[in-house]
Amino acid sequence: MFSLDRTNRAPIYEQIVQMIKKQVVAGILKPDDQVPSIREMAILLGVNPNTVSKAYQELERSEVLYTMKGKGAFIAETTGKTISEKARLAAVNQLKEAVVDLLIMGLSKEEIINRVEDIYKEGQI
Amino acid sequence: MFSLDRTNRAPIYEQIVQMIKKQVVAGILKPDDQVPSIREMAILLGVNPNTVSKAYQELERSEVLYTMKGKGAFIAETTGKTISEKARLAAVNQLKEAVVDLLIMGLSKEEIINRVEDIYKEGQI
Amino acid sequence: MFSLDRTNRAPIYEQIVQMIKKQVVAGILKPDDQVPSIREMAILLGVNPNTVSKAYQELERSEVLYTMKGKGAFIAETTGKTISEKARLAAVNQLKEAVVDLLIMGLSKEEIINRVEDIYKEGQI
Amino acid sequence: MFSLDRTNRAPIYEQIVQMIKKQVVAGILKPDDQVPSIREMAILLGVNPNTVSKAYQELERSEVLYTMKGKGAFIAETTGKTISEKARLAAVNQLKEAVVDLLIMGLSKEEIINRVEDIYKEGQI
DNA sequence: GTGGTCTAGACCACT
DNA sequence: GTGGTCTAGACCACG
Repeated sequence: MFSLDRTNRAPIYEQIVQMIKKQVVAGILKPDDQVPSIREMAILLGVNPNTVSKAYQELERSEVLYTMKGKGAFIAETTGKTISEKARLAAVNQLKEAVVDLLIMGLSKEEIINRVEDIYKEGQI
Repeated sequence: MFSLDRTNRAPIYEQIVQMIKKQVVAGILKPDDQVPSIREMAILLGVNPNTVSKAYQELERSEVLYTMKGKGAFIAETTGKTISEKARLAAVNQLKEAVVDLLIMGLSKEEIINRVEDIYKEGQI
Repeated sequence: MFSLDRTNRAPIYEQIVQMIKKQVVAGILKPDDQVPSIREMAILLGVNPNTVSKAYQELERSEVLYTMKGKGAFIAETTGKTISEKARLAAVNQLKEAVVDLLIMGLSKEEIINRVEDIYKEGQI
Repeated sequence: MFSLDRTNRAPIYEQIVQMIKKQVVAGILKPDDQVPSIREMAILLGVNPNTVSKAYQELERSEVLYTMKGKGAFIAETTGKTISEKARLAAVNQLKEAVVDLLIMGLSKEEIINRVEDIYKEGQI
């Protein structure tokens, strides 16, 4: 449930961010669920607490979780109403890059859309 | 047609890679078309030739370009048959990240698929 | 009338301090009015009595409240003559920070002053 | 021009953020001006480079500056058009806190507005 | 040279 | 116990 790919070039803290986001989308983590404390997660993943802290702060900025000092970190409501234009653009750009890469590899539009459907279904299990 | 976003966090050489790929997908650059030489491109973009060189090397590795010593660099056939499993996985993972981000921002599956269609259409103009 | 934002980064005891101050400025709480006891307030807000205690201590230090042993806590006269230079400077600094932030966001001097008027009016209702 | 108040309870990185913002508002730092590199600023202020880095990253998030890897950090255009609702609200709330504090200390609305004018004028010198 | 990430370990404030 | 800040020092990627 909590694991990292140390061979991945993506920064560890980004992997943690992504890991939590996936679990939220998959419904494994629901609003107001408590996530492991920074120290716990650091031990679970075998990384420095500072690294987990950075991930949690980024998640708080993107309003995926909220923290209460002295209490811990919790999943936020995913109303998704306060998305900044900047964040939306960043995500769409990443989508564009991935789609261009897959098109250039010879995948058809339909195959890519199927991939999207697959990712969506994973989240619905 | 050739432009960079210097404020973008993505490394410049990655932006060049992405720029060429987009033009291939859009059909602006076709197989065996010659791309500007490293020096020309460096002047066009106002960057260090080393940076362009790095981009072309990456494009060669992903078989988007081939170079002929003393001749220049040319667009490769996009057969798409020699895609390394590693590259494919990387692209699919990036797709997954983007989709997860958009889902968490409250977009529906349909909206995301529409985005993919849009990106595809852009390439067909 | 008594509510906290648990997701707010500001410490809860500071939020309590601010809450009381606002009600004094708004005239809801008048000199010699009794405020809820530490225990009552803790139950009202669903927080630890220690947290309320810390807030009341800070309010006593800034002479917004006075406590009578065995009686409870009461609103002090707001003569405003015994303001410590330190406290005044702190408030002016906070004002400066907020104004700088708003200016950098593109608000004009007039818009900021309008905001101040709004805050003042809220207190007069 | 660059100095900190180590007795201040505000985190050092926030003080750096505020310092830069003030200089932008005051027109001392103009769009595309380069700010001292992280290492330089760290030496100037006598703090750890990580602390400066954190400040610069926060400034980048609020679009006060932009960084170019390998080049340095530069003041961004202050178009102020992409302000997130969240950031605006945070600044207005800070304004409200400061105004309430000053009102409770006995300052009149006019005196507070005079303060705002003073802060504005400082920026225009 | 630049900024970005990570570790180890310290101290503080809040609950 | 919790998260937040700071330091010292390391290594990497970019230009």
